[in-house]
Amino acid sequence: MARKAKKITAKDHDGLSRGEFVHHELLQAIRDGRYQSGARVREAEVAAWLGVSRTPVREAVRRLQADGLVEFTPWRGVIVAELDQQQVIELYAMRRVLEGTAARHAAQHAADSEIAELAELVEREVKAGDDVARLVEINNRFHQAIYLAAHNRYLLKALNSLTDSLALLRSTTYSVPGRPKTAHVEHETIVDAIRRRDPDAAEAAASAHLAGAERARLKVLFEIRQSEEEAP
Amino acid sequence: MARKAKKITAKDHDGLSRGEFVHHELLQAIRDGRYQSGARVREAEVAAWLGVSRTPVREAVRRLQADGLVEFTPWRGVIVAELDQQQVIELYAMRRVLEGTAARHAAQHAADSEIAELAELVEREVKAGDDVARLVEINNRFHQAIYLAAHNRYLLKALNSLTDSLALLRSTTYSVPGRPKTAHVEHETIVDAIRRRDPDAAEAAASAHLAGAERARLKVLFEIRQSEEEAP
DNA sequence: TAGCAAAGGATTGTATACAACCTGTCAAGA
DNA sequence: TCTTGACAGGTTGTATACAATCCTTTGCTA
Repeated sequence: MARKAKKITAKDHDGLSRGEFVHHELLQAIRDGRYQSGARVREAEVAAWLGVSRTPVREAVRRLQADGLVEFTPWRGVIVAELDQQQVIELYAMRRVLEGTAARHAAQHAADSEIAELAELVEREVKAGDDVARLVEINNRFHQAIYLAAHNRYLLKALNSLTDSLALLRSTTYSVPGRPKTAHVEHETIVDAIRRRDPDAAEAAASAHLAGAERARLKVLFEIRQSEEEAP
Repeated sequence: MARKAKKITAKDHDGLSRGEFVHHELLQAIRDGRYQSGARVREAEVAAWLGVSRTPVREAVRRLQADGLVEFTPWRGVIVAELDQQQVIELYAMRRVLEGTAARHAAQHAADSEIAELAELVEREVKAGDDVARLVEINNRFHQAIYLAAHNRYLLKALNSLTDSLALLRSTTYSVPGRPKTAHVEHETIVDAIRRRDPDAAEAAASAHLAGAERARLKVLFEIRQSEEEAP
C-alpha cells in the first residue's frame, strides 16, 4: 500500500504543483478578461477562489511579475499590468525581430517532420473557413511550431514571454476585416521559404507578417479605445 | 514615535525585501563560483546562511528558475544549471541577434547624452590599461548602456536575462590574449555607427562584436574543460 | 553473498499565524 | 473651512509548523 490515498496530495490538478496550477489559472483568467488591466489581484482572494493557501498564490504571482504581466508595489499588492500604445509598439518591434530570427533558424535547422507539421497547420486554416476561434487556435499553434523548429531554447523562452504579454490585450487581430485571409497567405509564404531552406526569405516573410499583425493590432486597439471613450 | 525601531523590519538590506536580497546574493554566489554548476541548493541551507526563513529563499530560487539559472525537479530540489556547448552556442546566437537589435535601435533612438556616456566608457577602457577586472566592469556597463539606449523594455529584459545566464560560465573572455584590445576597437566601431545614426552599421558592428566574443568564449571554455580533464 | 523490502532521515510542498506596513477616515485645532 | 495628526482596517512580508515525498540504509531471506 504505497500510493493509495491520492486526494490529499500536493498535485490533484493534472500533475501540476499548486503553484503551477495557480499560475496557469491566473494566466487564463487574464486572457479571457476575468482579470482586466488595472484590476487588483489580492492574494487572499485568489487563494480562496482556487482553494489553496496564499503560498502557492504568491509563487504564481511572482512568476507573472517576472514576465511583466502584473505590476508590483511593495506592501501595496499587485495589479494587472496595462499596456499603453508605446509598450505595444515596443512589444511588436521585439516580436518582429524574434519571429524573424525564429523563421530564419527554422529554415536552417528544422527537421522535415517539423516542416510537414507547419504545412499541415496552414492547410487546416483553409478548412477552418470563417471560424475565427479555430483560426486563432491554429494561428497560435503555427507560431509555436516555428518557435520549436528554430531549436534555440533562449529564443523559445523569449518568444513565449512576449506571447504571454499579449494576453493583456484581450482581443484578436482576426476581427479586422480581411486579416484572416492576409495572415493565411503570409503563413504560406513563410512555410514556403522554410521548405526551400532559404533563411533570408524566411526571416523577411516572418518580419513582414509581424508588421502586418502590428498594423492590425493597432487598428483593433484604436477602435476599442475609441468605443470605450464613447460609452464607458 | 512612528518609525523608530527599524532593525526588525522587513528590509534591513538596503531597502530590498528579503526575497530580493536573497536573489541578489545567490546570483552573486553563482557569479563568483561559490555555487558552481551542478551544485545542489538546499532551501534550509541558504536560509541559515543568509539569516532568513525559507519563504524568501523559495521566492528567490523560483526567480532564478524562471531565468533558467537553476534546474528544478519537484520534491528533489534545485541544482545550479550546467551549460553544455550546445547551450552556449544557442545563447550566443541569441545574444548576437539581440545586441545587434539593441545597437540598431540605439542608433535610431538614443539621446545625445546616452551617446556621450557610451563614448566616455570606451574612453575609459584606454585608461584602464591591462587591469582586467576594471575592463570587465567597464565592458558590462558599456553593454548595459547600449541596452538602455535602445529604449525598448522587452529587449532590455531579454538581454538582462541572457546576461544573467552567462553568470553560469564563471570566466571572462578577456583572459584570451589580445581579446581586450580587439573588444575595445569593436566597441569604438559600434559607438561610431551609433553616433552617425547609422542603424545598419551599428547592427552589423554589434553582431560582429558578439561573434568575436563567442569565439573567445568557446576558446576559454575549451581550455577550461581540457584542464579539468587533466587534473580533476 | 546478493537482492529486496521496509524504515528512517532528509528535503521540499503547503498551510497558517503573526508582524510590518500602507491608506483612508475622522476629529481637533488654527 | 482647511490642515494635520492619529487610529483603524486591510493587505502584504516573513516565519514556522506540518504533510508529502524521495533517497539511503539496514536487516532479512534465498
